[in-house]
Amino acid sequence: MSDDGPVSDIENENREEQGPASRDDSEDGSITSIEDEFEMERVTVFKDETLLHPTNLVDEDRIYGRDKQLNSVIRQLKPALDEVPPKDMILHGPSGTGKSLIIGTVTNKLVKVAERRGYNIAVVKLNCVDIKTEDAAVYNLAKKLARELDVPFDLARKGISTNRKYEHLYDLIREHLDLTIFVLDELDSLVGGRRTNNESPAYSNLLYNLTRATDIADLEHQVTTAVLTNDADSLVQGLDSRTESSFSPREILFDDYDANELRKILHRREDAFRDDVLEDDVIPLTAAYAAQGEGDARKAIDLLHSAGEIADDEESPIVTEEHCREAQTKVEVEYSVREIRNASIQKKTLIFAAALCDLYNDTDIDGVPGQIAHNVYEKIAESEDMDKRSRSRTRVWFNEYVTNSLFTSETKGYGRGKGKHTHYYFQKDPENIRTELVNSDDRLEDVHNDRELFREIVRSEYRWLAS
DNA sequence: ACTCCACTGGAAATGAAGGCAG
DNA sequence: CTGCCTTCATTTCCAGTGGAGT
Repeated sequence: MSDDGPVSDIENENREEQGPASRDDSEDGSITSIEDEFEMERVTVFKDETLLHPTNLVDEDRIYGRDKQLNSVIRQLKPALDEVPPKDMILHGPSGTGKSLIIGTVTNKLVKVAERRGYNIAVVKLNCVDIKTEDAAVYNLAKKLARELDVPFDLARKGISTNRKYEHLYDLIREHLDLTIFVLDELDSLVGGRRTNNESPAYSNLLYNLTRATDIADLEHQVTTAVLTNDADSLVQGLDSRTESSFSPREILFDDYDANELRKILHRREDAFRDDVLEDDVIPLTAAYAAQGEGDARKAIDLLHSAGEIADDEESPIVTEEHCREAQTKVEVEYSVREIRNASIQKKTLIFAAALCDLYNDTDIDGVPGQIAHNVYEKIAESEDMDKRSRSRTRVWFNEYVTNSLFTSETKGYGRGKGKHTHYYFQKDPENIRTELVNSDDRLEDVHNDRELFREIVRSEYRWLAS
């Protein structure tokens, strides 16, 4: 790649050449007037930014490279229009390969066509990432369905058995609909609520109840499910035999995009930008960056979006390669801190403690032993006068983050008087994570300002274990 | 080879928040 | 109001483990 010099020269040139709104803060850095600022036309490289919004469903002609999958899904759902219940589906493949895009677009159209024929179909989509138990899943499905149907929803969240929540859900279907399609995104993360290891995961029960609704609740084949997952094999493995016999889905595989396909995908969203604001290399470069990862189209689009935003921030009239490079690092950081951002303060504190452990450790112990992280967590909680959770609780949190792949873990024995420890290894840059956490909460910022103290706390914990 | 200790991991218990029926 | 139900987050309890010391 070329060095920075010429690139920034070009940038400056362009800015002076076109810069219609070169702001009047030149003289002494003061802004002329706030009203003037508002009156001034907004400078942006975007024409229709919503095209780059990740959850926004786009027209079918913007879908690229998924013809096979698109046709399978259509073929699968088509019988619904002849009042023949469609079979269940499982769409699997890595994230950002178009699973929810395809199912979303196809079901949208299906509902429209069905409406014209006077046939009532509802689609209820549930992302299971933040849902912990079967009970919560049923509750949310019922709530979403009620909203979809525009009927009042008066089901209590607690104090009512899961069975009754199912009944409520089935009642809604029975009363209002000919067919309901449940789209269960990332279903494999719905494992919680297990009492013992012998019991099957929550999603197994959920699938059982949804697929057997016809028998259980006397519905007439009015329910079909579409499961979206990264890993179909492990999901199917978690099913108990009962569910396995009632849930026999048609599998549709979504594989990675290569750089070439990503480029085409991005070109189809090009009109999110004004004409001619994208430098020629921007799209190929963005596609290449995204292809280096997992061929994730969502990430590619995020990168392009972010490059545009950076250009706007700099009030640059065009999007340059340099903006792409900046976007690359920005999005990388963004992705690594995302699951932490809306964690509770308790969890944040624990992750923060773990990050401090990783960063301050000066022994040759690898990773972060859970017990040490917990001790540091307690110290932080004490110094900020916060509630503390027990070791067994923080262990559960650690394990959650292992399944989220923020950490990997490994246990090591330290022998007499030291016990065995589970070590957690950051899979994302702990420095970024610390920065994110420091900015997100005042209490953690306090701790950060007191870093000498906590550095010593971390070190003495490690030294004890290392000696 | 055996001992012993602190930690692990999983089950059971507890408690909070909420709801229902009589 | 009372008694009994639900879910869910959390704590308490305890057998199991791994490897340094003896």
